[in-house]
Amino acid sequence: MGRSPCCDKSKVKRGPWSPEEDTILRNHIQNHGTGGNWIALPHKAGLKRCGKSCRLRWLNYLRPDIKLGGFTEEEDDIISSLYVNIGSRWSVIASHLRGRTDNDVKNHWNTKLKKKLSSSYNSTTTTTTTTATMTTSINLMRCSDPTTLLPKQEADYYQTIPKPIFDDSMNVADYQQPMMISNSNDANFNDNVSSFQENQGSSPNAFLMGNNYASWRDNGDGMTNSDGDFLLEDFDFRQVISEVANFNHSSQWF
DNA sequence: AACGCCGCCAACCGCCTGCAA
DNA sequence: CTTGCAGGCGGTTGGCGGCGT
Repeated sequence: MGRSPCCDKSKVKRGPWSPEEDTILRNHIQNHGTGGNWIALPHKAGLKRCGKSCRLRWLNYLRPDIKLGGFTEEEDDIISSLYVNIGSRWSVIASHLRGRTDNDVKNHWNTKLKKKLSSSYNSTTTTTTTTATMTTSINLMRCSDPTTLLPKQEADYYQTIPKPIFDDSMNVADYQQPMMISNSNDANFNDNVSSFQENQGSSPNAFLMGNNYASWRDNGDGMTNSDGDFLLEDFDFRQVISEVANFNHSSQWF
């Protein structure tokens, strides 16, 4: 036996909302709140709509703090990084973007970001790029099929791999802040980077912390530390990517 | 101008979860 | 502990507008 529907679909209006309906819903919520009961709200407000439909309309469109307009490069970066790490948990991803809804983020991913990231993976021929593109490329390095973005199951698998952390003071790079700028003035950090170099023969500019993230800064001209000093003026990000990918699959670093 | 295709996005559907009775 | 309900969530759909032919 299936679940009973939340409302009688033959008695409620469906489809696009009219400006009048928007006004009624907005005024009712602003004057009375939701009352903690979306199912009863349309009746109280005088709307012939399903409670779920009212909730969706309010959350995704009428809420006063909704951010309209296109997504910024920074938002794209956050979305793609989070997607690779936690999968299609749109509400969680949206919670990291002020004024964006899960529906917004989901639509943006499905219509634009997915294609954008796939194309950036297929064109790794430049030697300098933006941080967003570099993050994307690293994420896609983990895919067995380059045309397919990381599914949640695989993302979950990578979450189970032990992750190296340089020291407590640097353990601030988590999925909420994926593009941490490295603290290269930290003595421990420099020691660890040196150790990393000696053990692996790799560039000090690529490393991981907390949740699988490479940490660096790219101002478009090269990589810098947190003070803006150049670490490497002419780096090849493809090398960085491969180092990070190798590093990511190891649990024997420090 | 008419038509078809395609991308975007608002809205719906149905499952899952949490909670109260 | 079980049951039923409402909210929350992610997947999917369908209408609309822009664009090319």
